[in-house]
Amino acid sequence: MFAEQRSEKIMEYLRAHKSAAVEELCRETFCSAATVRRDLIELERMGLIHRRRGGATLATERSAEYAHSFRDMENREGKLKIAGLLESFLCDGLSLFLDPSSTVLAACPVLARYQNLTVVTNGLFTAQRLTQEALADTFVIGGHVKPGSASVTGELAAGFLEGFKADLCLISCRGADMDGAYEADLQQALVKKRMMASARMTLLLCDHSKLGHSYFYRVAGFERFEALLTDCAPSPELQAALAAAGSEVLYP
Amino acid sequence: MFAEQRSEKIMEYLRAHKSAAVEELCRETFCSAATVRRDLIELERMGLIHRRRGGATLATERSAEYAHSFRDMENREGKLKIAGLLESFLCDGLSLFLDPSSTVLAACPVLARYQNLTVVTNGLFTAQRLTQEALADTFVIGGHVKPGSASVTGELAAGFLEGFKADLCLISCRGADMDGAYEADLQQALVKKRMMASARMTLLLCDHSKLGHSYFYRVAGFERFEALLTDCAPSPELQAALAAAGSEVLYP
DNA sequence: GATAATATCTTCAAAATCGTTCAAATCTCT
DNA sequence: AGAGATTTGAACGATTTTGAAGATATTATC
Repeated sequence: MFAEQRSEKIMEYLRAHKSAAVEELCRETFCSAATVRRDLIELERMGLIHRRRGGATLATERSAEYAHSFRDMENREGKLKIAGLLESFLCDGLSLFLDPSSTVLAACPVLARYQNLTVVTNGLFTAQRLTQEALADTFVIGGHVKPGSASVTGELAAGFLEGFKADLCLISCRGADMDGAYEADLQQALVKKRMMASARMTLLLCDHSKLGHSYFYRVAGFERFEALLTDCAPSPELQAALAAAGSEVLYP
Repeated sequence: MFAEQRSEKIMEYLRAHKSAAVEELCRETFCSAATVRRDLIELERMGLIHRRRGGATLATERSAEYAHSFRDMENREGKLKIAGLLESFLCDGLSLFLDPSSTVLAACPVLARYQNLTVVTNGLFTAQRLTQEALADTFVIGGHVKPGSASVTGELAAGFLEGFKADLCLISCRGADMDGAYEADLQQALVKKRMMASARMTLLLCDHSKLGHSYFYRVAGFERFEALLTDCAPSPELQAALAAAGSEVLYP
């Protein structure tokens, strides 16, 4: 067996198992620990693996870190469908406000198809995702970080937005009924309202599980939204309310 | 099975059961209680679990991503040693500025031992870590996110700091020689300088690999630092320079 | 509040792993 | 086929990790 084949075999094994002990790899490749270690040193130099005492682990691709926040997402399928609906509103050079919701986070990958986008967001995950993948020139809103939510909220955050003006604002909400969109957290709502006020156009991204539920604070009525993007057809009453407010409804 | 795989097995078990006794984990991993405990200590330092008497419980889901950046960190051992040196400077109720460096990020777990801390940071990872584990009341600095670094920098960020005043500022640097601490990125340096200017006291956290190297922009001379915290004894020349500037040097 | 029971921490010797060196085996090129 | 280069496996000292035992700390019980 050539050295190259052996390295490939090691990589194959690692890709399948994520990590492997030196001893395991000896059995797998029918050669000595010294040889396996030399191969591992090479592979590490190439940046394909990380060597640890006792064995090695597959090097983490950048995007793998975000796999987690995606994998654990509620109704990911629905959110990806919603993301697909966004395309008709996007073009090169746009400036965007993005809220910190997972629905909007799931929409980030579609931004890759456009050039020279500028984004302002109060979502820490969203900011990281955008910059790590170089999807857009990104600004994060300063202010108080709401514990456990990775989002920046409150008066200070709303104030920070004063300097900015965007073409398009993408927000989700905690719930929506015939009278508009709701949030449970006032601080969060404050930022969203300010985003909407400073944006030329706002889209509401909202999967079906949110529809028909109202919460403590109403962020805005439908007349403030250009369109509602959702993953399956809303009830006829809701569609009527949206039509009355002059908003489009889009679903796959 | 080597250390990494064993830790992964423990995490798998914890993800399935939410919590586990040491004894359970011994059976699961075929090794002694001492080894399991050592692994648990390590996992706790990475922020993945909380240790309880008798075993451990899973920490918040999202911190798994933080752990990734922790695991692959350069010279993690050194950074943890530096974190240990911090204790003599901390107390309840403190307000802190934290920079976005991995060295400072590694120091976050020690904050868990204090109450009512307030933190202002321009590191997105740092902000997430602090809020996920409820280590401190956290504010994130608003401004431009430097691509690939998960840190907020530039004029806007420096300006945002104007409203804040902190008791203690923890910063790292790209390099340090006898004349002080350096950064390669001007935007980054700008924020650090502003942090230092608004803090009553500043500590420089810097592992040995940084010492003896200078970069494009000098952030500050040693007279501006209360102390240098590092992981092994600096060269005699550097120690002399620090002494001349009236700064302490701490190492394990 | 004192005592017993249990878990954790500390220390240390044994075991395992790693890097290095060197001779044997294999490959390459003439 | 044979000289030189490269790769491999074994041996050895250095380093790290492990498990056991005793000391210490924490919780439970009375």
